[in-house]
Amino acid sequence: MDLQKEKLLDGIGRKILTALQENARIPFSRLGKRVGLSAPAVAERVKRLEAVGIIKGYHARIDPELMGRPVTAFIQLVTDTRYYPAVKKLAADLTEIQACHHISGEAAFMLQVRVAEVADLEAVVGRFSPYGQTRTAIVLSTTVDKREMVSLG
Amino acid sequence: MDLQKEKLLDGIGRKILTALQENARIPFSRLGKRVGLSAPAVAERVKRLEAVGIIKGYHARIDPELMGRPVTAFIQLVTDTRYYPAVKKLAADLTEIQACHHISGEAAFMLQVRVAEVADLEAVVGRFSPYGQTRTAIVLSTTVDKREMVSLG
DNA sequence: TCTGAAAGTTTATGAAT
DNA sequence: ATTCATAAACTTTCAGA
Repeated sequence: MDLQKEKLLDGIGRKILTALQENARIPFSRLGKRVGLSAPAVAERVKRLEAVGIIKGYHARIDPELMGRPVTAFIQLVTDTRYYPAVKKLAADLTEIQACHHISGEAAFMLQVRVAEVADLEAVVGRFSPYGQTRTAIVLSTTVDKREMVSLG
Repeated sequence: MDLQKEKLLDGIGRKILTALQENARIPFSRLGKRVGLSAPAVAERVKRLEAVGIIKGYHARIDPELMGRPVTAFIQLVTDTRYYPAVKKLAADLTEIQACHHISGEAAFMLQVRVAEVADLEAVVGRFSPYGQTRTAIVLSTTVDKREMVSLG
């Protein structure tokens, strides 16, 4: 399983991953030309990259602003160990929560939130404040967003 | 442009977006069956969703752990207005930086970082510390990650 | 991994709603 | 203006090598 992985991540494999991160819908025929392989060969490679779990999925990226969710914020939560399960469950259940990380440091959780208006943050914060102290930072602008790009140095 | 947008986001449009967020490589024929349209009709819809900018792209999701970048961290940077341009440029240039947000509150920037080892964080922090005071939180576990899913309530 | 053929998908066209 | 049905072009998949 690990030997396979090594073989898959040669120059061609990394080129394949780079191309599919840029455009998940590129036809195998064009992808093959780009990486120097025939279409069936590249299809086989991609299937194996999926099988070993390196490629976890293919997703359309939607503009959140056009979908009516323009506001992003981070909420940090200082809380006690006994509330961890409840916090995790709440984060999983709320559609406004984009990500929930358990982190080192004073705050136990870092939540990433997306809402329609700044005012909506109040309601989200209100759901977590019973478990501890919250600190909210509203995102004013995002200058870098490579989160779906894993760099393949 | 805005009237078009409204039409595109009817029940069928939202179903299309949901399906493409789950699986960007679903064939139009199957997508059509799922949303109750013929393959050419659904292809036409998708093309228009791309044209108005609602669909911004299609991307393969890669497992960062299997690619040798298992460590995520958040770095907050308390800094002065005059350093903003330099910080933004540095964040854009470093491959370790996944996201750079300008935020409200004491810290001006929230950086999301991905590295191979905890020790590598030191080097990244070192690049930003000339501009101000940093506060680093290492991600111990991620319990929710819906960042690429825009909820279409 | 490749070539070549079979199956399936996308795209273009013209008609129907 | 949008959708559908059909056909042509292309892509994927399955052989055999």
